[in-house]
Amino acid sequence: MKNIEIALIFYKIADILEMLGIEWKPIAYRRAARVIETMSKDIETIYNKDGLKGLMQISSIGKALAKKIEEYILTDKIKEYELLKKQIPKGFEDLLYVQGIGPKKVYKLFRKLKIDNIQKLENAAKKGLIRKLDGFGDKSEQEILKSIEIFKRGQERMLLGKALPIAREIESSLEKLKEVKKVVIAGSVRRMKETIKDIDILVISSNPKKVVNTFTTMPNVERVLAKGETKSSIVLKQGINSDLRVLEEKSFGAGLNYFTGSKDHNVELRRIAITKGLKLSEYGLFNAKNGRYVCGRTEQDVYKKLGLSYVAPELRENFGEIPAAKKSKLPKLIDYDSLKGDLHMHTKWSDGANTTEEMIKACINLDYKYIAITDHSKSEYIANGLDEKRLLKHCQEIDKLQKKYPQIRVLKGAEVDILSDGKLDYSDKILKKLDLVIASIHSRFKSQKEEMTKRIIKALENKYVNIFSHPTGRLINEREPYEVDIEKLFETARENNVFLEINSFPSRLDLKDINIKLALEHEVKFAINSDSHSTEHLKYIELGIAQARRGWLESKDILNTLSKQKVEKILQSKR
DNA sequence: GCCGTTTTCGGCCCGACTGTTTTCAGTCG
Repeated sequence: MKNIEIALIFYKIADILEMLGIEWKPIAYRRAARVIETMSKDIETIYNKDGLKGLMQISSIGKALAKKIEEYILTDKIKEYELLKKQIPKGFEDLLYVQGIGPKKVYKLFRKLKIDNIQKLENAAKKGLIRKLDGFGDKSEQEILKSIEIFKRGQERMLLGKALPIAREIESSLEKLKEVKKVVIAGSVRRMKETIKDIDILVISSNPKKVVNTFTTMPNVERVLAKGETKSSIVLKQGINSDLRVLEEKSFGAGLNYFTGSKDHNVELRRIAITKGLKLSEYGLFNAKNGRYVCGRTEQDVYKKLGLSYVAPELRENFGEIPAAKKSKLPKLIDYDSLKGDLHMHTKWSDGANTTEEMIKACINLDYKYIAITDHSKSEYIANGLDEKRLLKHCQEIDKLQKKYPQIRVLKGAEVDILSDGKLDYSDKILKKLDLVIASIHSRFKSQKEEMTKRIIKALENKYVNIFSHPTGRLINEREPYEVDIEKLFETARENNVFLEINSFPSRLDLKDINIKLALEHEVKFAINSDSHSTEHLKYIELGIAQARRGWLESKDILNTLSKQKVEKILQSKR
C-alpha cells in the first residue's frame, strides 16, 4: 500500500514550496496528502482499475496530482520532488518544526544567514546574529533557543491512554473555580485520536482572566508559551502542551466545534457556511453580509443550520463524514456503555498481575455479563505461557470459580500463538476443550509479506479460532505493523467467521481506526477487548470503543455487545 | 494545484497572540 508514502512526499513538497515562498500550491498538496493518508482504499488498486480518471475521482486530486501519483506508482519516484529536494539542503525542513518559526522566517534565515539546519540555527542564536535581522529581536532569539531545546527532546505524540487522564485532571482543577460555568476537553482528546499532540481545554466563564491565571499557574506547568485575555498555551511537566480558550456561553457550541477540530473538518464546515452566505468562527455562525449572529449556543444548532446531521467528535476527520452528514447517512455509533463483556485478559497463570478470582471480581464490578480468561500458550516462555497440563488445570480452577460466581459467565479461553508455519501452539484436541480461542502473532514480525499473509490465513482457517487478536502487531511509537496483505486477511476472517479484535491497550489500539473502517467495508465482524494484564487495565476498554467509533462501527458489528446467550451460541457453533 | 446551484478564472477558513512594530506580519491552532 503506497498511500502513506505518497502522502508523505506531498507533505514534503508542500513544505519545500512554502519555504520557497510559493503560495496556494502548498495548501493543495497538503489537502491531497491528508485525503490520501486517511482514505482506507489502496490508491494503487484504484489506479490499476480506473487509471488517471479513477485517481481524479478522489476529492482534492486533479490532473496534475493524479499524474504525480501515477508516476510514483510506476517508477517509485516523483521527478519534481527529486528536483525540489536538490534545492533544499538536508535537515532544512526540521526548521519548520521549531515552535514559533514558520516558512517565512525559515526562508529569511536561509537567505540572510545561510541557516539550513537546527544546529546552525542554534549557533546563530547563541552568537546573537538573529536579533540583528529585520523582523527579529532579542525576544525572538531567546524563544528560538528555548524552542530548540523542546524540539531536541523529541516530537513524539503522546498516547491517548496517557493524555486522557492528564486532560481530566486539568478539567477537574478548573472546574473547582467558582467563576467557571463549564469546562470541556476538546481537541484530539475529545476526538479520541490514538495519539495526542496537545491537550485542548475549553472553558465557559465570565471572568476569563481568572481562568487564564489559574491555568498558567497549575503545579504541573513547566513553561508558559502564551498568555492573553482569553487564550493561553503552556508546556506541562508531563511533556505535552496544553491550550486553553475561554468563551462566553452563547459561543459555546461554535467554540467547542472549532476547538474540537479536526482542522480539516472545520475548514470544510466553513466552506459550507460560505456557500450558504454564512460565516463560521469560534464565536458562532453569522450572516456574512450584515454580521448578525445566527446561532452558536450548541454544536447541534451549528450542524443543523449548515444542513448537516450532528457529527460525533470521533468522526470529525474529514474522512467522509461531511458528505454522509449531508445525506443523513452517518452510522449510529456504538455507545461507550454497550459492551456486555471483555473477551481477552490475562491472570497470574501467565503474565498477568492478578489472580483469576481477582479478575472475575473486578469484572463483576463493571457489571459485565460474561468474560473470557485467555492466558498465553506454551511458546510464550517469557510470558510464562501455559503448556497443555497447566492449561487443563487452569480450566479446572475456572470451573470452580464459575460455581462460586454464577452472576457472570466465565469462558475458558486462551491466547494461542500462531507459529511461524501458521499452525497453532495447541493441538485441535486441546483447542476443542476451550470455550473461546484467540489467535495471535507474537514472533517473527519481520517476515516477508507473502509469508506473513500465508501464515495468518492458515491460522484463521483453523476451525476452532474465534478471534484474531491485535491484527497488525503494531506498537504505537515503538514498532511498525508487520507486512501483510490486509484486505486478504479481512476476506479470510469474514469467510471463516473469525472476529477481528480491536485491542484497547493504549500502545496497541489495533486494529486502528482507518483499518477498522476498511474491514467494515469487507463486512468483517469485530470484538473489542482490553487485553488486560491487571485489574487496572480493564478500564482501557474505553479507548478501544473510541477507536471502534472512529472506524464508524455500530453495536451490531461487535460480538461483545451481544447477550450472553447469543455469544455462547456463536462460540459453540465452532466447537 | 484544486474547484465551481455565485464562477472554467479567481478565489482558496477564521481569529488570537506575539514581537517588532507605529499599524502589522508571522505563526499557530
